Amino acid sequence: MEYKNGISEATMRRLPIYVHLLRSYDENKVENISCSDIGRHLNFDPTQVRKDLEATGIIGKPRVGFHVPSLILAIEDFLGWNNVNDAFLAGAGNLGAALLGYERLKRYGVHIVAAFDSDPAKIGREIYSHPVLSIDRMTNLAKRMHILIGIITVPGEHAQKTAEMMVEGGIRAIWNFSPVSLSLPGHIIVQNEELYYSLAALSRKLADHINQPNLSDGVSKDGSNPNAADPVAKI
Amino acid sequence: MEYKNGISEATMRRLPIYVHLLRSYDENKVENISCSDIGRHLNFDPTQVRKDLEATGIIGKPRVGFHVPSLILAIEDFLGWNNVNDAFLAGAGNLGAALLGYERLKRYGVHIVAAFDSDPAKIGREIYSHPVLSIDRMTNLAKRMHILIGIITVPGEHAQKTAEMMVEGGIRAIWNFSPVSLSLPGHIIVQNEELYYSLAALSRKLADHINQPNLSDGVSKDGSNPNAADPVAKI
DNA sequence: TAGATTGTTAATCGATTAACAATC
DNA sequence: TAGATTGTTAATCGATTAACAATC
Repeated sequence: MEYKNGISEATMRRLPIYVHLLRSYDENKVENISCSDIGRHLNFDPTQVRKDLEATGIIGKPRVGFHVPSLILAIEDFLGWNNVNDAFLAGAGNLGAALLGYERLKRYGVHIVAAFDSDPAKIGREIYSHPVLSIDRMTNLAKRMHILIGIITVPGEHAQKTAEMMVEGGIRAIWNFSPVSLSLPGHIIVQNEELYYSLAALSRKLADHINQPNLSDGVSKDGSNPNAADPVAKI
Repeated sequence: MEYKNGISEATMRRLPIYVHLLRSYDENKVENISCSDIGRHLNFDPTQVRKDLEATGIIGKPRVGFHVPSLILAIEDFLGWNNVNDAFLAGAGNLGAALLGYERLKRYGVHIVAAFDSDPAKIGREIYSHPVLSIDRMTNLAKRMHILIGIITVPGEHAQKTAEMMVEGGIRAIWNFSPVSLSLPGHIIVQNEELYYSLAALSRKLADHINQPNLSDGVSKDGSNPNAADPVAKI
């Protein structure tokens, strides 16, 4: 079985974006779509779109474009979203609960079967119909159930230990929401969800925007900072 | 005031990673660090690190490297993290509460001053010492307090409306956690937090890994899928 | 001084974009 | 058929890497 190689990271980042767009076309009963259409909507070069789609192996029809449902399926298959994987979530705090409530995760190939916590007040409860079990049972259950994906939403100080328990239970891929970087064996796949980095990008863009407003939104160009104004207003 | 241009997106993504690493050096009282050290720890090319740091304008000492605290400060300044900005958060659900609990956000330039919700049961309460106010008051308060950053953690169906209220209140940058893409005036900065995309990447890597295990972890190469095994095990 | 590390210029590599022939 | 859109090859662009001189 020959496997795809040489697919760029950039392409991998764009493919999910196409799926997102295509689903909304599909919902509106659009049958076919051209690369130019996709490019126009996303502000991408149409040739780039074509190159990206080529990676999935799908072939389109000249003059017609791509059949929307087939295209969605082709990308999803390529991305491996159609093999839904069972996952364990460790840490049933606010963030954990938020993830447990996201029904859609299943559409992206992940089905959370249970949550784990060390807080006796939480153990035995259900959160959005997911059972919350004692963290002590996680390793054994992961082994027994052949769970491959672990989601870490515990506080930073417990993240490393939690990750090690997951690995011991046979988990192969970890989605890490804690702000610490995990030291794990090389064959474990780790996806760090660095909320901070993305926030960092936002505040940087804003700072730039304020300091250099070459836009027509009426902000003065002389360096006076509207940001600093009126600290008096109270809630 | 000349402003930095021509800084690549790639550099912008790496700078926060340097800060993260440098802080741990700083905590361990390391005084100076070289680009090679940084590169070794992060598996980056040392020349690339040097190029990235160059963007911030800092200059190092040959033979010695960079003074760690100064370097942290230089990057933070460049990224605009040191102008802490006040922010409003809309949607005090699980995810919103999780963000309200992240004390560290302030270290990345964002200080949440209030949360807003439409649920009367939540209004008037406090979450991690942040007041929860009626969503109806958001636009006016944003105007009065000159808030520039809005964080959206409301359900998808309310996201667009919420964003519009923010913009009306003078908010210039929106950190969007809802899974819908917002239609807003061009001068508004939007940072979409696409949890799904990153999850997508994880499950894709896992699928690849399982289908093509050219690693020494004992998984058979003939296509038999360990994933499918033992659906019998029960919690 | 000798040598490590910076700063900077040049070479390489890869991704994006452009051009165009093939096809329905 | 005519023309839009695919598929594919070539040109451009930009980022990464390598080389090396400057400096403490």
